[in-house]
Amino acid sequence: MPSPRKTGRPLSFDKDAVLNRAMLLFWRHGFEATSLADLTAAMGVTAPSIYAAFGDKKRLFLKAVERYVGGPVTAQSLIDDAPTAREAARCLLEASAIGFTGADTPPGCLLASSAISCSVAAADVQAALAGIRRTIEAHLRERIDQGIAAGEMPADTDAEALAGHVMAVIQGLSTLARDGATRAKLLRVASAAMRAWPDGPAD
Amino acid sequence: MPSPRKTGRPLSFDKDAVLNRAMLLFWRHGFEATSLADLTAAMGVTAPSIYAAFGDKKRLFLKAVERYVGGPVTAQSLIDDAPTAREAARCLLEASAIGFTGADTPPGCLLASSAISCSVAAADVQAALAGIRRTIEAHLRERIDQGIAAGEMPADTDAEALAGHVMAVIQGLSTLARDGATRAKLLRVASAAMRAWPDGPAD
DNA sequence: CCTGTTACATAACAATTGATATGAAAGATT
DNA sequence: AATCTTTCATATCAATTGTTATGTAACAGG
Repeated sequence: MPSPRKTGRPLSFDKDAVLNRAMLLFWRHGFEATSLADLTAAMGVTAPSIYAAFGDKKRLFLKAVERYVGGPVTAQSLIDDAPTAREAARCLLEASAIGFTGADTPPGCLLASSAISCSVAAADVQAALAGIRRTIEAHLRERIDQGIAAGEMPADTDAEALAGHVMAVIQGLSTLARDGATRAKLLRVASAAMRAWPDGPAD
Repeated sequence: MPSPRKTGRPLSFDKDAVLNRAMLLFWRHGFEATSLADLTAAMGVTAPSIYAAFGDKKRLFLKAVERYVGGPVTAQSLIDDAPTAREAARCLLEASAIGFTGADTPPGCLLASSAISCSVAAADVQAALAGIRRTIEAHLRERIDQGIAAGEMPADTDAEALAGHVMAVIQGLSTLARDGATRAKLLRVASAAMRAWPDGPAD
């Protein structure tokens, strides 16, 4: 960004705070089910201001997604900072169980629920989320491959299936949370899923 | 039903075949993203005929769901017919992996993808699907409890977490299929998930 | 051949969808 | 204070949403 602001009428709202409210709405109701009327009501900003500040609805959604995945602790950082591939998977699952049952956030995962099924007009945003999911899965898979190479797990371990399993459970945790499951249950499910890991029990 | 038909102009379309096309549309695009215009085009039936034959859009969707879950082999029957709880879980996962990657059906699961996120106006159909999911999970959980009582698994087995894990993986398999995963991969993921089961390896 | 009943196609309904045109207002710079 | 740039609020746009009124057509029973 060249300069924060120079001339003209200043923005009357906090752009980040407003984007955060939009994210919460998309998180709860998904991309297509969230209307501009819903957004203007929740954001406290009129439609023309939204379009001036964020572009059209798709761009606003994608920026909300960026905000969602771009927090201080990301899936990538969790994977990278874990001492072993197994710990990476465990942290990922635990963080999901906790993040999907926040007290002041919608249940479930924005990436897993906001654009699962949509019209052909929104196929591109669906594909964008699918790309993020695949990127996380590929990253985890690489971490597993490293673990195999490091001797953490048997050489014949199916890294792709293992990464896919973790991703599948995360998606499923999102739906369970959305269906009303408690954080305690999600943590137990995550723990049960970790029993699928090669070498030893859950904890 | 008292009688199949008595008087008046007969239906010009096969009700079951038309409902099947509606189901496929809902399966692929979900409840809210499937418009009446989409339905009339795919079903080859005008809107008034749809309303006369099936009621409004919600009732049509719920009948499509009935058709989806009411096939010859249901989740319930898979669970009941399995010799052990472990086999019930394995069959459920395998059938999901296969059913979510059919050549002439949309990828994923209708129950898992067609009403994950929706507007408040469709909260009831969302709740209806959640109820079906919970029913399946409860049924599996009971089967696991029976297995524990029969000595198939350790007495301290967490049946709820185990059932939740299977359900979570099924939901996740749906998303993986939707994101383009092949049947072979889904089967390997299902196999990996079964390693979480108490007692012994996958197969 | 009537008559009653049902389903048909056409057209239209109010409401909502995402997205703008328009002119007034607010601040910085000169 | 005059000017410039940007944002504001109001109103509105065409298009689509789910749904239905209306008149005609098709079949069964008398």
